[in-house]
Amino acid sequence: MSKKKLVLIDGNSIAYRAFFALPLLNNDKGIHTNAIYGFTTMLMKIMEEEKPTHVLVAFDAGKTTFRHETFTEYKGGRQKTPPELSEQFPFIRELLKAYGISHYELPNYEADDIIGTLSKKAEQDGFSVKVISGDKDLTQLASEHTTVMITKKGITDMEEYTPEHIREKWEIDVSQIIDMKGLMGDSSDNIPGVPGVGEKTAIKLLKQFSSIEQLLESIDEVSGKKLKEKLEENKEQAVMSKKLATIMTDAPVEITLEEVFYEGIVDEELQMLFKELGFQSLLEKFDFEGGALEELEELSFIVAHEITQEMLAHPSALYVEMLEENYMNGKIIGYGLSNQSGHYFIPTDIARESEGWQEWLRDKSKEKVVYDAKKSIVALKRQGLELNGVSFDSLLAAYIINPAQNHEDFASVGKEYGLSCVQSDEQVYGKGAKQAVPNLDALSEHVARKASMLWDLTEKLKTALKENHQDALFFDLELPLAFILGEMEYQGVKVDRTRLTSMGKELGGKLKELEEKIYELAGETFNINSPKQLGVILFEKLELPVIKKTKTGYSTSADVLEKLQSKHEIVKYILHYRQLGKLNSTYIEGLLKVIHEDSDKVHTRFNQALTQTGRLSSTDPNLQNIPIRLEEGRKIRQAFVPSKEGWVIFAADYSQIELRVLAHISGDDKLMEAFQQDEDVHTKTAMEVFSVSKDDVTSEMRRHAKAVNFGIVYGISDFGLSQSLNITRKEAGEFIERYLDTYPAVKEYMEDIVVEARDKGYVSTLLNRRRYIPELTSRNFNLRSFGERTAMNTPIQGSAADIIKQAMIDMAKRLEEENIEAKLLLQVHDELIFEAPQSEIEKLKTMVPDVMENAVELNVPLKVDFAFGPTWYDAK
DNA sequence: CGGCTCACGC
DNA sequence: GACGTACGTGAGCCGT
Repeated sequence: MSKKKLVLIDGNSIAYRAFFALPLLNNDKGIHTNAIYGFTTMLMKIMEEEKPTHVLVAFDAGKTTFRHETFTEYKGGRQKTPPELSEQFPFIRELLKAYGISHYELPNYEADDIIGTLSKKAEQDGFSVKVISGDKDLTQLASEHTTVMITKKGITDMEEYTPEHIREKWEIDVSQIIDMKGLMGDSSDNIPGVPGVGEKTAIKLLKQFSSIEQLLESIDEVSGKKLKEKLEENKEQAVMSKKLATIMTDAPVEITLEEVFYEGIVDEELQMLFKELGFQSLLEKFDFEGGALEELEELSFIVAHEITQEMLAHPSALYVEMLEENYMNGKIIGYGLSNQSGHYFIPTDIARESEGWQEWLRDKSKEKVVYDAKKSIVALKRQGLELNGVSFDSLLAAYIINPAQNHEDFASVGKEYGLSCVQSDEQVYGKGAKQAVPNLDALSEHVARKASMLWDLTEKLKTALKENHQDALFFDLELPLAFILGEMEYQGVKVDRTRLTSMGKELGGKLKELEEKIYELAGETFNINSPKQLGVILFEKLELPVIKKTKTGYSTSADVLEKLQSKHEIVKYILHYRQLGKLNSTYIEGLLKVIHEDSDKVHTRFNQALTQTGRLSSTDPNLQNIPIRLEEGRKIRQAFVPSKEGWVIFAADYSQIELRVLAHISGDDKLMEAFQQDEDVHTKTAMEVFSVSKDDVTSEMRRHAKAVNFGIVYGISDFGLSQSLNITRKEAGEFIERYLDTYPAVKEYMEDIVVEARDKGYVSTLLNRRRYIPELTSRNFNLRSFGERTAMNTPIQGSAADIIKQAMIDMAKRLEEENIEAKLLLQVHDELIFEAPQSEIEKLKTMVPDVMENAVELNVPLKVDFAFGPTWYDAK
């Protein structure tokens, strides 16, 4: 028999936690549901992860408990439970019932005491126990057989407290937690403790005296006059506080462990409850027996056996359906079509045989609205079919309206706009290894539904774009750009396979040598690629000092290793091994894997609807992170070559585009001056910040100034800056302050934009791209700070993204107008990479900077540098 | 298969 | 004083 496992949940604590962690959600009947929702997600996660045999949720029963006899003010000063939360408790009990989970409460005792009592009992009966709560007090129950999970942030993110973890974290024994609490007190429970003693002091005292009782006996040995006095004055209070903080393990609990056996979910009840509460996402997530999900409204559609003229109406909604996400390799499995004549599913073989269909696709005058224009066009082009007349892309429109939404799945996008007649792709096709095309009936219905919903969605999106004044951003920027990106992807980049292979061989040899050297110095062989094994070697066997720890062990990151270089010879070999290993696995082997056999080209896909700032991203392969900073890595670029004989690679990049954007939007005189006079902005910043003349700027000063500029551009915090410069956080904070004093209008911009963002809920870029920042109203300091940095940074990064996108569109136009053969291949955030016949280089040398520099007009000039050569490496 | 750590670019 | 700190993609490891 498998081991018995008991999960004990502190019901009140989790409900409170969920209530305050989530915004006040309402269902359609006006009932608040946030605590119920949070409780449910927590429960789902726990049940899935722990798969317990027994479960109990304990609740507090009423206001007074035995603890009030000891201390009448216990839990005094606590705010009343908000009615918005109270009203949710009956539903939580219903939820538990539907889940087949028992709950229990005991007059005069708290949930803690029930949990404490049952956990001890269960331990004796051979259970392993998990306790779930939001209250750290419960950690006192941790033992060899009991793990206590405390919610960290939100409600599903938990920290596991085992006795070992407690020793590591607080450097005290589990048994001393109550002493710690007795000394510190707890303001939320109104436990007084000893005034002036916090966590730090409590731990220090306990390390010396081990318990409150022993401490009070040997009170003369306490160092620090003040502290001693306080302790003496509050002797009784400390002892009482400890008593209050102690969880009972022998409360008169009447429920038995047999009774809390987990029965399993009652599907119907849970489904009904979710429906009543309006938990759409959970209804889907849940694999209800029989799959009897919410019934979709009926849709009559036709599976086309031939293509008729009537079907080819316009405008039409066209959904090009593929199974694989990578449309460079995947196949089209059918088309959904929806227009005034009806809704259709068109199987690929029917489409392939129809001249009329292909002609219709090609016809510019036949308007089509699609979901993911670029994907549709490229996928068809790979089949030799042309798609023209795309007048709307609901993927891009939805992204523009709210980039934070997940746009992977069409059904979920529809749902956001109140449309729900399509199942999620995962429901229809499954996922992972189990992914497959279903039978024709299911497939055709799914795809026809998509086309139908696409039509309705388009109307809604057009309205929303207009309301937001984002029509221009969509019609003049993103949609035209999609066509250009499609061309770039289809075109691909030629890769010199032999070159890569030989670099790989060379790397392999060097890696072998390094590996042997490392094993020799370590005195044993191990997996250098495993941070865990490497940590053991460095910090246990070789006893190097531990500089940083991660959640799971020692950190072995590059910045840590750099600090250890002087301590042991092995470190530099490991750093080098890492560097070469990365090159080999990601850039040599990884790249070789995605080269198309027939053409020797790689065809990256640019995701145009993903980043929160408006930048593009690149996958399969990612060509936006090819090494450049270190020479060894930079050589990878030698493998990227023009696709034709006599052609060259031409690369043009914006110089300091983000800082120029910042100068523009802040209107800061000094910063604008730097660019108007085309000065080195980092040196200029160093001059201003350190108040020295140009000749007195040291390389150290410039490096610091550069890091601050970098930090401003990427919206990093003082902590981030301190990390990158290896200085203290305080110093980093001072740097930022001095920077802002130097550029007062920048400071003003930073302050104003946060206020504006809080008022409006979002920030905007130059071309009216939006990013909503709900974090700004968070009560959590970190989240709020993150929101503030986002508010400052997004207009800068996002506007830069707007500008280069505009430049790409202008560039494509110029290339076509002037009949230039050169082709745009890649965009890497602030640079454009072309391939071109040698004969066109002279022309490009003036045209490309001209177009890029004039994509938009700012209060400061934009500046573009360029270079060209036989490989990407040489275009520097 | 998913989470974690690490490393590359801007 | 704690909190956990730019955005992406991808590789390998490791526990499930």
